[in-house]
Amino acid sequence: MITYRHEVAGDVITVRIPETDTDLREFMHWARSKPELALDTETTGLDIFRATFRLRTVQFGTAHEAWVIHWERGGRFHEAAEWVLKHCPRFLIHNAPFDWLVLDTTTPVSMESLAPRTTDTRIKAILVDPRQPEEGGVGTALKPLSGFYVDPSAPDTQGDLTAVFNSMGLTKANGFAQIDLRHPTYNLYAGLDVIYTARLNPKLDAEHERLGVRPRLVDYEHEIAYMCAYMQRAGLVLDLDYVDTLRTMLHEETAKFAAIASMYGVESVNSGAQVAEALLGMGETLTQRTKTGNLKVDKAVLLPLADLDRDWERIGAREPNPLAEAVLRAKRAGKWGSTYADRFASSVDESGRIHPSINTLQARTGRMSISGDLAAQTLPSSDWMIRRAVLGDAPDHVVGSVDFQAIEMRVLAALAGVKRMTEGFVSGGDDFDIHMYTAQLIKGEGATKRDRKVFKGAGFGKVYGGGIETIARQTGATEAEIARAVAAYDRVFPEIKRASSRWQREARNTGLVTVSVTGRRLPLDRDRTYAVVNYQCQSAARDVLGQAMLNMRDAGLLDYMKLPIHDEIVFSAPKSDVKDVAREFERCMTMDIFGVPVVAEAEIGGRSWGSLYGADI
DNA sequence: AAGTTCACG
DNA sequence: ACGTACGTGAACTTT
Repeated sequence: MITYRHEVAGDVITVRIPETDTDLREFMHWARSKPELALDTETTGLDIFRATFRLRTVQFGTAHEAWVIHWERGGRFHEAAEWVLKHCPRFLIHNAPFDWLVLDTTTPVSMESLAPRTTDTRIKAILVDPRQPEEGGVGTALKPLSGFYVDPSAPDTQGDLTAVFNSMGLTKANGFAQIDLRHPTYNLYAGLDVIYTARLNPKLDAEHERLGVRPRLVDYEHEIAYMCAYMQRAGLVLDLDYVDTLRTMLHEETAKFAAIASMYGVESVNSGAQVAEALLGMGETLTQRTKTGNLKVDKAVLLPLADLDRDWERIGAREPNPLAEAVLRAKRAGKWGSTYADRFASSVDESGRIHPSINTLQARTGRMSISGDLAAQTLPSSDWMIRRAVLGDAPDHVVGSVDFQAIEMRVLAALAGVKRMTEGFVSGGDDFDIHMYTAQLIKGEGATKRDRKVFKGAGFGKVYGGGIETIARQTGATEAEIARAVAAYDRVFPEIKRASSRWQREARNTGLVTVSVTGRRLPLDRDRTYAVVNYQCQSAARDVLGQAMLNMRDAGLLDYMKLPIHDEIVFSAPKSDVKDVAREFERCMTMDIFGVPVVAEAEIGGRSWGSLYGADI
């Protein structure tokens, strides 16, 4: 047995590394009596679904003692770790979805077995304060949390290990795979992480008690985390032949338009300075500036120069500038090629799937994000080309999606008690259009599609906290027109301003934290408390989706669920059952919040996700 | 590492 | 005192 001692918050703690069968029996004997253990893993990397991925150690710990089990050594080490993984009643894990998926793929202990026994200290910490250190929060990683709650002198176990790797000629990328399994720092830090996790948990419980964080909210977040890890494990099937074609096509298109740009002296279309200089040299005038004072040459600037509207259609207002158009096309093809098509190819696993990480509490507002293999929430929707690469789960499956109708406006009506908006949602039928309804409230029955667009902009402006100038720029209407629309909007829906003032006042009285309808704590930035309306609506909308996801799991739909996209669930189902499945999804997303009906509509596509955006399969 | 741009809801 | 579009992930260039 190798034993290390270390000081944590004034206590001497012990890290044990069993080497013999006797040591392992002692470990099991120690673990047997523990009702709860902190749990962590060390692995060769983060690419869980790659064939090269391996589990190296499994660590178990209490506030005073940690055991580092060298899984890599096989045999009795497996048996001992497995026995404790199967028999310990509860585990504390910091960022549990990662370790669930690691253990699920590398040991016989499934995520299904672990998840119901897990408390995730990262979830608890985020429910206290979701902010990263850059945003003025403690942070949500184990290191800053340990430093704040447990021991100010807690080492940066990850950062220090990187230094150890570097001193051995290894890198952050290959160090975790190649460092000697018996390296003292590696083992000590592996042990310390579970000790910090064990000590963090009661501190977070005390914070929850002090701040009134609801236990029901904590449980709910664990359920959501499990469902998202389940989706991540299943992954998305790719059409690999199509991915090849797509990459070739986009790379050719990038090269073609980059060549045109180079004839005008632009060597790199992604260099704003080069593009600006060349355009000025062609006699164009550029007026917009970036935050740091450079000339702005983004899409919004270039499209008019190329005589193209927002949908890339010819306007006919001027002679198109050929450089502006070439830069636009080269940049779009380049981004689609590298960010989407190349990522598909480089991330695909042996079974032809990608496994994007679903981060269940990523945003300040609790919103989820998707990262890793693919930022699946941000695939182009103006064109089917990229989504066409994603297929249903099996040859007999089709892809569908079911999304809420105007969820943030409905949530706004409910939370702010907006009387006439609520009346609209209550009396409107399945095809109710809140923006047209608003236009008609103000302009009368003769409201036009253009009026609808203006009031839609005014509505979003309200929710997002935008000013006249920004809303005008976004909608393309004049500032005078927007000013009138916003004033009219405030007259028909006066409750929004009142709710904003009330929420801001309450937040100022409680340390600049606004509490969402589900009890989520949302810290505001001091200089933009107006964002409280957006925070309240975005956060509540996220929890409406979260509740719908629980309904889906209860209805047995988890195996059909592929991705959560803010107000939408993408699913895959056998073609023969898809109509029933789609109806079930709609049912799970239909609910009532404070008298405002929430409704969802499913769309059934074909073999690929692109079919929902116009692709023919 | 910071800045800019662009993809989404 | 006044007014502020919100939330993300990723690639690429420049510093």
